[in-house]
Amino acid sequence: MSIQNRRERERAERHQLIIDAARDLAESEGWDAVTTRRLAEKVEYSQPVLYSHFKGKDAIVRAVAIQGCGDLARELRKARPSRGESRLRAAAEAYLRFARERPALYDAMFVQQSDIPWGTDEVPQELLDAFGELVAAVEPVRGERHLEALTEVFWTSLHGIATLGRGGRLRPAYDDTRLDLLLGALSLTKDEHGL
Amino acid sequence: MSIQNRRERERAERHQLIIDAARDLAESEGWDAVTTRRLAEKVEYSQPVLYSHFKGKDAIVRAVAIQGCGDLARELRKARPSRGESRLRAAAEAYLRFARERPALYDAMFVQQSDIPWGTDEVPQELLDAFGELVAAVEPVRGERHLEALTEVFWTSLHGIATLGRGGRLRPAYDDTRLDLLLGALSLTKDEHGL
DNA sequence: CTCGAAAATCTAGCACTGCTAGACAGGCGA
DNA sequence: TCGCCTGTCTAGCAGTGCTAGATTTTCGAG
Repeated sequence: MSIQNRRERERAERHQLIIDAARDLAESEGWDAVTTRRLAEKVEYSQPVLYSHFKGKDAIVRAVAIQGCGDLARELRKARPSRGESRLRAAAEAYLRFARERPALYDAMFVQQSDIPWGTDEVPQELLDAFGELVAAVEPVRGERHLEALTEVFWTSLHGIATLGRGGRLRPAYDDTRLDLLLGALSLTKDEHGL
Repeated sequence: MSIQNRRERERAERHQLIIDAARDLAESEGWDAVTTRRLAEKVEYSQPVLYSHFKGKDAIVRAVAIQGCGDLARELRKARPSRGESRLRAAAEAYLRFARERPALYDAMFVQQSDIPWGTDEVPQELLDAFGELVAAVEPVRGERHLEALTEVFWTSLHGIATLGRGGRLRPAYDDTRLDLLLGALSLTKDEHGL
């Protein structure tokens, strides 16, 4: 029984080892460098071992993506506004920083379309956590507006800035102005406040 | 001289034939189906012919993307607001329709990072045209705000909705509300109008 | 301690990818 | 008609994700 447990524990450790290795490789050399051969070499096992843990390469990327959602949720949670800064702005800056500093991870999460069950079905808890943080940041400026839909607007805008910004499709000179405009637009003006 | 011209003309036609074939294949079966072999078969030439026109597969995708920008510009140009509809809304709906109906083309343009020189360098005219249409749509609600930066906010928001929406990362039930909220936020409230 | 079944792992290979060197063809001017 | 040059093709390379079958390791029964 105990040895059975040890087996399972070792197996779980190796499972995580593979995910970590894939993420490290992707973050240091890009997803193109994450081949099953290089990954196998990195974890010091042969390729078929990878397939005993994951159905295929896609499944590995998916696992990395889901854990990445957890990372993002943590970053957002610990992003508290400094004096005079709105919570919305603190969240926006934390989100954009995450996307900027961990582009490969961000890609796996939100750019590459891997059929993670985001739909009603069985959304990973990590993503719900991250979205929940965004909801909390939006809530103060909500007014009478639909909270979740408004959060989706916030999220999609940040996502658009993050993905178009990288690759130089946006003018870096406008980075600050652009974010100011977005936050200003999403925030209610005074007369709408009690509406 | 004339036969030289004919040669060049035939070559240009074949150039376009390759681009069209790549786009058609991508739009009907996805970019994964666009292999150099299948593409060569479709244009009824051998693979090396492709490489005499384009430096590599990436260059072909890039050509498709640039022409796609032209298509988008045209769609936006002919999107005129119906009675009582704002120009901003007409543009937003046209943009989202384009992204929804031609996902593969949209991917080549704005999702896959292909080092198209968007940066100051030598941005393709087609993209400038498309952006110009967005600028024109934003102008009426500009107020005192920075026009180009505001247009970038508009664009990034639409892009975020388009890319996250596909793949089911957003709740389809909120589609209308979400767009309403975005347009409402970007539009000026009355008291800001003359500011 | 030894054996044999079962579990775990590896080797070697498939079909595919983007890409290219070298063989081959056709039309052109001399 | 010849030789050249441009254009095209055949065949192949190194790499990909993935897997069948051989091989090793593990571990309890005798």
